[in-house]
Order: sequence, then structure tokens, then C-alpha cells
Amino acid sequence: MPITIEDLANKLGVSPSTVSKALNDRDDVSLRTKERVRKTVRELGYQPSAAARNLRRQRTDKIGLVVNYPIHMVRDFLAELIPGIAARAEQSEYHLILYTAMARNAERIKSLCRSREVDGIIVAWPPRASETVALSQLMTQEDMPHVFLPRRVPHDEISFVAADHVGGAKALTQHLIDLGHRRIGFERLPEVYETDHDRHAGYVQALAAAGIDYQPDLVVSADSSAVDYATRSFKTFSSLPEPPTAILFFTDPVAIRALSLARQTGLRVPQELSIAGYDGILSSGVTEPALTTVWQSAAEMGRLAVESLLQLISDHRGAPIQHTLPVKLFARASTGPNLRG
Amino acid sequence: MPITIEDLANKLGVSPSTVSKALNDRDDVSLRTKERVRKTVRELGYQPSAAARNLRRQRTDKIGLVVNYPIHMVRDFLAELIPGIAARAEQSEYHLILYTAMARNAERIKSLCRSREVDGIIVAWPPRASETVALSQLMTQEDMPHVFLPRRVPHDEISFVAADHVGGAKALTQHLIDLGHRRIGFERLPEVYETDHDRHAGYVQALAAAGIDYQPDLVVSADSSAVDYATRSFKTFSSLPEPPTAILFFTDPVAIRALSLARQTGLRVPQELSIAGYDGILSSGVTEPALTTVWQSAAEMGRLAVESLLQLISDHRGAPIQHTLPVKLFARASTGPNLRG
DNA sequence: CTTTCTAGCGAAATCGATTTCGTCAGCGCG
DNA sequence: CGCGCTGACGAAATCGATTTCGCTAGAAAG
Repeated sequence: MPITIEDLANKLGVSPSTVSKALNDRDDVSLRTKERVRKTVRELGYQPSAAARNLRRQRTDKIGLVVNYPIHMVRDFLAELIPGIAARAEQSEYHLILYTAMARNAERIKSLCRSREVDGIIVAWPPRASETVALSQLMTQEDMPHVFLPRRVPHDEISFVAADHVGGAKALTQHLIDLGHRRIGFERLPEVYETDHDRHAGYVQALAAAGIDYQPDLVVSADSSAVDYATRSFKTFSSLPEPPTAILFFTDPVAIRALSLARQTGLRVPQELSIAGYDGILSSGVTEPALTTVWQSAAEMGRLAVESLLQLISDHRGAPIQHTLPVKLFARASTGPNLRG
Repeated sequence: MPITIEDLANKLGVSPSTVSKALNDRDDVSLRTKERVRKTVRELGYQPSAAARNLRRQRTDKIGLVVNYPIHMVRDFLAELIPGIAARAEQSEYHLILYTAMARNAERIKSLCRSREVDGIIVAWPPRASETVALSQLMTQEDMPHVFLPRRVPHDEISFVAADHVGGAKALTQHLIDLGHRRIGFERLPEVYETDHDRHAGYVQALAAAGIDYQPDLVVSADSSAVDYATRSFKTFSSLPEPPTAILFFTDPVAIRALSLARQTGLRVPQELSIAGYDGILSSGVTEPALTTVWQSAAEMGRLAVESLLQLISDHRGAPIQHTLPVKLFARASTGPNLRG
């Protein structure tokens, strides 16, 4: 039995409509009345019922974050993303509702749209391109503004916020080239779609710019279905007739694993082998040696995603918004000059 | 213009009340009608308006997580906690709304209660005891079920989920005693209230049980207002006339910092100095040497918090629920036998 | 055959706000 | 004086579901 607008109206001797209008600062209420209303609101600590407002205004001032991926695999990223989203949303009086148990489930997203419990949706991790297009169309049909994250979606009509993986891989490769490396191993993870494609493109561009031939055997496709695919990839590289002097692994955890494998093998890092990761979020700085990596700001992506979403919400059916954020190279101790010629 | 219950009713030639009752499986609707309704619902993909339901039923099937602490300081913990909460909540058809920008702000919590946009609240990190009691009373007055986390609250009427820090510190100390250590340094962080108190108690108990005298100079109060208080604490320990052979630091980050300070000083870990952390969440396993620590499952605490909250929600004004979870000792390479007698 | 019950349905109230539209007093102006 | 206009307010509709209560037809009971 919280205080309702009617209680307030009675106490003030005016009608509920007047109270509502006063609180929403409409101009057909006298200044004197507005003051009186505001004063009483403060005294009684009145707060309008969210449900009633939502129903009448047909909006909720909430946005949904749908995590379309096994959470434990992306925990570090979410740990930055979620605060980034929440902080930006709260600046604009929006709040964040989390939906985690909906991996690849179009039905559930449709229900979410129809229940109208959020004004917009951020989808973390778009599925494969065709599914993503279908998902996006579904949401568009339901008039639900939405933004994908943190991968780009190869489609003009779809809003997303992504990191510049072409640039990231290019910078990383360039960094190794600058250190004198010419045989640079590159681990791919084909099922990650655009991300893999972009990074590979960056790698290729950097090599080409330096006039280094692209050697297919230096590019190893990780088999992420294997339990310890880090070890597999590492072994594939080191069993080459002419192993690379530097290796770019697809993610930091794999690179970290490679660090300890190298140690076990007796290979000194970076003197005999340079190792770099990617996607640095946490913990890349605490290894020994500290891991060279490329860092993408999940918090910043979250912030941008919210801003894009708010725009899409206010510009009813405006143009799609696509952001590609620059990433930052962290050159640390795990990469060093090529001492093997 | 999503489909409303009236659209459905018209299409079926029955009244909205009948549709509603069919969907809620009331027993004054014939089986035949229920079937017809359910079929059409499936065909049209009807989903009731959340706002309308919330208003009428006076509940939202949502719980709020109020993060009452600077987020960047507790990111690793949140990264486990939030998925734990969300997963358990979604099992019971609840969803999670995040409120981050409300550090120590009773006014905002009051508004949250009165707006009725959640059915219950989990407060992450209770403030000092007196404030916590006030906060709890406020919420109780507003009929808002709530649970504190992850610290215990020294008050019988208040629900919380906490880790057993007495047991944790005791196990950690015992571990070092078993390794032959008798001069064991202990870093305190006085402003963390009950947590500090409990851990200190565990330390004292373990010493007493082993018949080792408590030496006040081995207990150092960290000055967390200092920028690099890790270094300060470390130096205080090492400048003692008779330095400890093992040190328990208050958190993993500080212990990790101490590892590299020890290396710089030329002290070998664990041969010359054993170092342990606390609160292991991530990254304790990737240091060199791997850090001994005590681990508390944030996910499990989240799960329990939701369960407690759901219980408080259904048992209107039931008894408070207090959980103290056992923690787990991870004895790793940063602690070893005392070789200095 | 009348009365009583019950199963099944619908009309209408309700949740608590916002918004539309109408009313009315007071004012200025010709 | 009559007219229109404006400023300030309130009555009532509205959002879309749930819930209460009453009604009716047919079965069961007498």
C-alpha cells in the first residue's frame, strides 16, 4: 500500500490529473500549484508506480542485455561490458535487465519483444550471419530497437558496435615485424566468423606492406572443439620443419597456456620465441613474462551500444548505427627482437 | 501494436476474461476452451503485456541487484556473482535488474522500493553496520524483501549470504603452520568491518590451537587510502627486526604485488618467504609462482542469495535467512616449507 | 415437474498512472 | 455589453491485463 497519486491529490485538494501534470511539468498547471505538489511529494516521498507508468506511457525506461553465449566463456568481457552499459544507461535514467539463458533462441527474443518489458535490446554476440539477419528482422518487425555487440555484422541494415580487428591484428603483426620477425605464426579460430576473418585480413595486410610472403603453413586453424586446443595449436606450430619465431594466438588464455608450454619445452620467451595474445581484458599483465596483447575496451563498447540504442529508440525507425572502435596494442615482455635471423 | 488479449478473445469468440483464465489455468474454464485458447496463442505468438500484468498483479517477477560499491574495485567478484544470480533467477522465471549508480544512497533505494519495479532486492556490499541496519529497516518498512551480500551483517533480523572468513583465515594459517611457519605475518584492512574481524579471529584461533603466541607486530594494518598500499604493507613486514617467514595478505592483488616486490628484493618465493592471498577469484593461478589463496564462490553466493530472496518474497514477512558459506583453500606454489627455522 | 447445484462463461471493476477534452472564470477588446 | 481568448483545472477515457461476481443452461435431486 504505497502512496498513490490519488492520495496525493486528496491531500492537496486537487485532482489526480493536476498532480500528474504538475509532476510532468506541463504548462497548463499554475506555478503555485506545481510548487505545492512538489513540496508534498517531497514530504510524503511519493514515487509513481512503475507498472502504471509503463502501461500508460507504453515504455519502460529499461533496456535488455541478451547474452547469447555461454557465460563462463566470456566472463572477463562481461565484467567490463556490463558496468559500462549500466553506467551509461543510468545517466539517461534507463536501467538494465539481464537475460542470460537465451542462447540462440529466437522464440525467447520474440517473447521478450512482445512483452514490451524493455524499450530496446543489446544482443551480446550475434550468431552466424544468416541467423543474425533473421533475428534482426524479427526484432525490427516487433518494433524493437536493437544493437549487436561486440562483433560486426556484415549487413548494412543492422546496428552494431564492434572492435577494429583488422587494425588490431595489423598493429600486432607490424609490431612483430618491427622486432625483426619474418616467420610469424597466426592462429585462426574459424567459427568466430567476422572476427577471425578481420584479424586474418589485418595479418595479411601487415605482411604485404612489409613485403613478406604469406606462408599458409604458418597459419594454423585451432580446433576449438578439442579440450586443450591450446596445446594442439602450440604443437602444430613447433613441429613445423621451420617453426615461426613469433606466434599470434587467438585469445589471451591460449597465449598464456602457450607461455607455460614454451617454458616446459625449454624455450625461452621472448628470446627464442615471441608470443602474443589478443582480446586483453584482465590478467595479461600478471603473467611472467607479461603478455603482449591487443586490448579492446568492453566498457567503451557498452557505452557506445547504449548511446546507439537510445538514439534508435528516440529516432523511431532511424538509420542503423554502426561503430567500429579502434583497439590498442599493448607491447609487453612476451614479444622481443628476433634473435634467430 | 502488439496483439492484446482482446484481439485474442475476438478471434476466438470468447471474452478476455475467459482467455486470461485459460492462460492462467483456472478451473472455471472447460478443457476444450483451454485447448482452443492455447492453440491460438501459439499461432499468433501472443505474449501478455508485462506492464499490464505487473500493474494488475502487483508484482514484476524481477529482482534488483544494487551494487553499493565502486564497480571497478569489485569487478572480478561481480563477474561471477552476476551470472550466478541471473542463472538462478531465470530458473524461477525471474529476471535481474541492475542498479549501479547508487552508492550509499538511501534515498535512491527508497525510490526503488516505492516504484515497485522489483519484487526484491539484493544489496551487494552492505555499508557499515549502523547504516546497514537503517537501510534494512527502510526496506522492511516499504515491504521490500532484501538480502545483503557478500558480508555478514551482525544483526539477527537481517538476511545475508556471506563467506566463512573465520574458517578461511583459520585454514590458511593452519596451512602455513603445517609447513613449519611460526612467524606468520597478517595484513589487516580495518575498514572492511566484519570481514576483517572474522579473518583476524580465524588467524588468532589457528595460532592458539597450535600453541603459538600472538605477536602484535606481525599484524599490520594496511592503509588502503594510500595509492600503493601493497608496497607499504610489504615494507612494514620486511623492515621488522625479525621479519615473518610467511605473510597472509588481505587480497590477491596485494599478494600478487608482493610477489613481484619480493622478486625485486631478491627474496625467493616460497623458499625464503611464503606469500598467500585471499578472495581468489581469477588470475591467482597464472602468476609465477602460483598464488596460494582462499576461494569463495561468488556464483554460489549469488545462487543462494536468489534462493533466500525468493523465499522471503513468498513467505511474506517470514524469518530472516542467514547463510555462511564454507570457503576453499587453494594451496599452491607461493607457500612452501619454512626453511629458516 | 419443481428445485437445487454446478460447470462454464462474461460483464465490469480494478491496478495507478497519463492524456484528452471539456468547462469555467476572468480578462481584453471592439 | 457581447464576444473571443486564455489560463487553470477536473472528469473521464485509456493502457492491457486479472479477478470478482453474477448469470445461465443443464444436470441432479426430490
